[in-house]
This record gives sequence, structure tokens and C-alpha cells, in this order.
Amino acid sequence: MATSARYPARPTQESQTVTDLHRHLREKLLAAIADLGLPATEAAGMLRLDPPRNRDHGDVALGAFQLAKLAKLPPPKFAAEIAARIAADDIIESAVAAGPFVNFKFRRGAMAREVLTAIHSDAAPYGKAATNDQVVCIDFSSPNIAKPFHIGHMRSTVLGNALCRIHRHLGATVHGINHLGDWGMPFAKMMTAYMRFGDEVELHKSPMRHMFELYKRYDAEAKANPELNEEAAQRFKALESGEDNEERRMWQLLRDESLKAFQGPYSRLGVTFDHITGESFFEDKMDAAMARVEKAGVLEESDGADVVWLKDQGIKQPCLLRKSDGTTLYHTRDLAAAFYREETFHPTRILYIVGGEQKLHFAQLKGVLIKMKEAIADAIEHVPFGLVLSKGPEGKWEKFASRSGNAVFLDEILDEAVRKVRGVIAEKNPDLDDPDAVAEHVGVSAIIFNDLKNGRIKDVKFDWDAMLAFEGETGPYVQYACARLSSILRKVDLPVPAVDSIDFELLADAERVLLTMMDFAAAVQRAADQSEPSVVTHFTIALAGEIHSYLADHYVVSAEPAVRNARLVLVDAARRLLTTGLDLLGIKAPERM
RNA sequence: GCGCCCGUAGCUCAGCUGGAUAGAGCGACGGCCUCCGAAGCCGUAGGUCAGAGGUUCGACUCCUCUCGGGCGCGCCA
Repeated sequence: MATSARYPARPTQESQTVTDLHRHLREKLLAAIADLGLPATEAAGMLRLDPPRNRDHGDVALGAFQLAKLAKLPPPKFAAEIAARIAADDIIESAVAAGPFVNFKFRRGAMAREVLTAIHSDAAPYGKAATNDQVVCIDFSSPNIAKPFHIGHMRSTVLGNALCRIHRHLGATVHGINHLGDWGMPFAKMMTAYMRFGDEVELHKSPMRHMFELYKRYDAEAKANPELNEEAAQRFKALESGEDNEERRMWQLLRDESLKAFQGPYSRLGVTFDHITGESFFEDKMDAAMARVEKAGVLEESDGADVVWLKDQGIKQPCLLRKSDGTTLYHTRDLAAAFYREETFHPTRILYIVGGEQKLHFAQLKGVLIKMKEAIADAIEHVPFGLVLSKGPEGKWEKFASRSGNAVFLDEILDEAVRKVRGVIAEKNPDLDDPDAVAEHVGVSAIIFNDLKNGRIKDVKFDWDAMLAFEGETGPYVQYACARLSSILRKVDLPVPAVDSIDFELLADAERVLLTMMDFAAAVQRAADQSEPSVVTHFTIALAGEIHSYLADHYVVSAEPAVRNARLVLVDAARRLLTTGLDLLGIKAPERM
């Protein structure tokens, strides 16, 4: 599909952020390649510098296969020719041919200077892209507020929050949007349930619990009484009529109470939105959206419903935009939302952080826009994620279902995590100030971190033990590194020296830490390009591991002044970078824990 | 039935859009607190990358098929 100027292709690996050291090496290599008589542009495209699997080989490696073919030389011979043409200088320490590879090493002092200066510079956040014209709408969390906030809602919330932060860090204009499910049949069912079995006192006392009870009761009763669903459909029709009637007042009441109840989990998770525009927000915009579809000449009637066929795009199921009773659907509202966002925000990307089971829905949404020849179609991007599974009675992993009652309220999980952290604090750090606040913070972070650790497409196996583990690759592990670094800075009780003032050569023993730090910018960029926050999560784990390892046998406080100063800058940089990394995930780094 | 996703160590997962001996954490076993936080560090054991073909100089990575698990498929969201 051709992309318009308004909706340019996504950033590619080529434009990916690299350090000045890499740029320097790349220039040298291009000169060497030119010296060997290869066509410059073609060769430049083949010039890929990757960190070698085994970092003992070097800091970056060039696999010379493609270039050697272009040069009509055997790869080992070509690699040797390249290596011979890269002279050591104040940045490059060595270039060594190893079979078909060329391995490069940067000077440790140059590496330390580059990465530490960049981290300490206040001009721009480390890892920020030079320019960024992207306007990114992120549609996330978007819970159906007629149901309680449970573990299943957390993924979209936490993933979307992290993606908002990551894009902002890269300098994009971001609109975080909570597209609440506050319209349609689920809401009508809740209204019906409330009017039949509800209790106003209970509703105000504990809205989430009460609505959960109503939800379960409705589900059970509707199985025996299908007319309940008919009543709900009628109530939805009455609501959508736009008249000031009982349904509308009921809708308002339930919506207000739900929204209030949802503030609890949101504030605990530290998640905020730029716009809370639920489906109901588009109530008065759907006629215009439908008219636009009609005008494009793609709307067809089928069994009394209005649909758009997408067979030419390989989608067999039609997209339903209006039911035979005249009411609207999920698709209608998403379409109206897409038009609204286009006009209001002029986005380059619209990310829908919605479970993978809705893949067809978003393919259809995009398909309709493509068929209508709407430019916004190019911006539509479904960011799917895996299900949350729980262990069933027979030990099999199965989908959480709120109706079967195995749903776990998010608050319960957070409370459990906080309780456990509180216990750890009592044991390990009994003198800590305000342990309850720290426990709340570390416990909640552990849950968030756990959710952002694995690739988003994977199903999450809900496992209390893993969720509440605080050792190894966990949130507390990374936060602990931050606390430990802060502690060292406190103990030294000296201002962190100016970066320029230290002898960078003294940090040669921290090469693994420095090398890991250099990966940060690329990690953030990749996380944004692929909508994959776990890349950042893994970065924080890696850096925490390297700094912990370094600290085990490199003392700061007792080192001689020149070494101490250099290490202070390193420690401060590691703390800053870990803090930034965690911040991108929506987690704060504690000074003490 | 059709479409899509997943399958890597006992468990939970990485593997940077094909590259050099497949890496972590947990669990197991063994070490390290008379210098900065042991929520830590160091080491040992553990893998025919589900299976079979194919493409390639080179495949965990791409293609085809098979097996296993999951999700989706017209008036729900």
C-alpha cells in the first residue's frame, strides 16, 4: 500500500538512534568501502553494525557477507581488507577480522565520555530522537465500565500508559485516550440488571462490588429468561433515541458511579489520560459518520442491517455498522472516533491497545476506511496483546471469565503485593521511614513490571508466585538497584563531580555497564516502533544486573579520589538511566526501600 | 470448516526484523556480608530451539506441511 505524505512510513532501522561512536565508525567504514571501489549508496544499505552475540568478540560487529558479494571477494578476504583500512584513533581501539566478520572495539575512555556526557546532559532526555514529527493517538485501557475493573483490564492500561511515556520521551506529540465502553449493549444490560435487582444504597456504598453482583446475576438469569436481553435491547434503543427519559437518567447514574469507581485502580497504577472520551462521546457523531460511509458508496443492506463488505480485501465477514433495529454498534462508534481523531489531532499513528481476540474487528475498521479511500486508514494500528489465563480446576490454563467468578479484582492483587512487600521491609529494612508508602509503591510497581516484562502478544499466565516474586528479573530487583545507587551517593556525601572533570580512562573496568547503557536509545526506539514496552523492561533488568555486578567488587566510597569521582559519575548515570527506564514503564524509582 | 496467534532448559521467558560456541530468571546444588543495601553477587547442573521437508554460504529466525495449545468467524464489545 502506498503511503501518503501525511502518513509517512514508520521509522526504519536505518534511522534508528545510535551513538556518536557508532556514527564515527560508520563513517570510517563507508570511507573504507569507497576505497575498495564499491558503489557507495548500495554498500551503505548493506552496512549493518550489530552487537555480536558474544560480547567478548567486540563491541560491534560487521558481518561482511553481503558486502563481500558486492565486492566479488570471499567474505574472510573482504573482512580482512576492511579491517586493514580501519585505523585505530581516539575513538576506535581496534578492528579485527575474524573469518567473515570484522569486530570493532571502542576505546573505553571514549565510550565512557560519550555515554556519561549524554546521560548527564539536561538539554534533552537521553535517548530522545533528534526530530520527531509524530502525533500519536493511543487508545488504551478503554474498559467496559459496566463491569468491575479486574486483572484483564490491566494489560491494556499498563501497556498503553508505557507506550504514551515512550513516545513522549522520543519527542512525539501524544494523546492518551480512554475510549470508555459506556454505550451499547453491555451498558444496557447493566441498566436492565440494576432496574430489576439493583439497590441504590449498595451502589453508592460499593459501586464496583454491587455492579459485579448485578453482572453475575444478569448473566445467570438471562440464560433462563432470554426476554431479559430483549428488554436490554429495547432500553438501548430508548437510550440512543436521544430523548430525556428514564434510560438516560439511569445511564448517567451508572456511568458516574462506574467512572468514580475506576479512579481507584487508575490512581493506584499512576495512570492518567489526556482525554476520557468514551463511546457515548460519539453519540451525536455517528449519523455524520454513517453519512460519510454512505457517500463513499460502500454501504450495503444485508438481512436488514447496514454493512460494508470487505471480500476484496480478503475479509469474509462484513463489517456491521447498523443493526436491523436501527441502533449502532461498536464498529460505528470506532469509525466515528477515527474521524473525530483525524479532525481533532491530525495523528500520524492511532494505536489501539486492545486484546488480540479483536484482531478481526480492527482489520474490518481499517478495511472500511481503506475501501472509503480515507487517508486515516494508514494511521490505524491495532496493537494486540495476549490473554490473561488462570489455572483451572484441572490444572489447565484457561481464559479469565468475569461471569464464572474466577475474575480477580485488581485491588486484591495490588493489596496482596503490597502486603508482601511490607513484610519484606519489616525483615530487611525495619528502620525505613514511612514503610507503608514505600510498600504500596514497590508492591504496585512489581505488578506493573511483571505485566510489562514479556512480549505483549504472549498470554499472561496469572500466577501468584511469579507475580509476587521479588527476586531476579522483577520490578523490585530493578528498584533495589536504584535504592542501592542512591544509598551510595548519600554515603559519599559529596556532590557528584562534573562529567568533564573526571578521568574517563578510570572507568575501563566498567565496560559492561557502559556497553549496556549505550543500548538504551535503540531500545526505546524499538519499543516505540514495535509498540513493545518489554524491550525497555529488559533494558532495565540488564542495566540493573550490570551495575549490581560491578558494585560487587568495585567500591566507590573508599576508592582514591580520582577513581571515586569517576565512579560517582558512573553511579549517578546508572541511577538516572534506571530511573528514566522505569519512568517509561510508569514506575517510580525509590531512593530507599 | 476457514482465518489468525503461540510452541526455545523442570517452570516462566529473552534471543535486536537470517550470521560466529542458543541466553536470563525461578527452582536444584555449591560458594560470598570484620568496606558503600545479601530484595545482591559468583559458580555448577540442565536444551535433537514441537516434528518433517524446503530456500540460503549460513535458519530459533523466512516458506510449506504435520502435531500440540489458544483466539476469532453478522446484528456483543
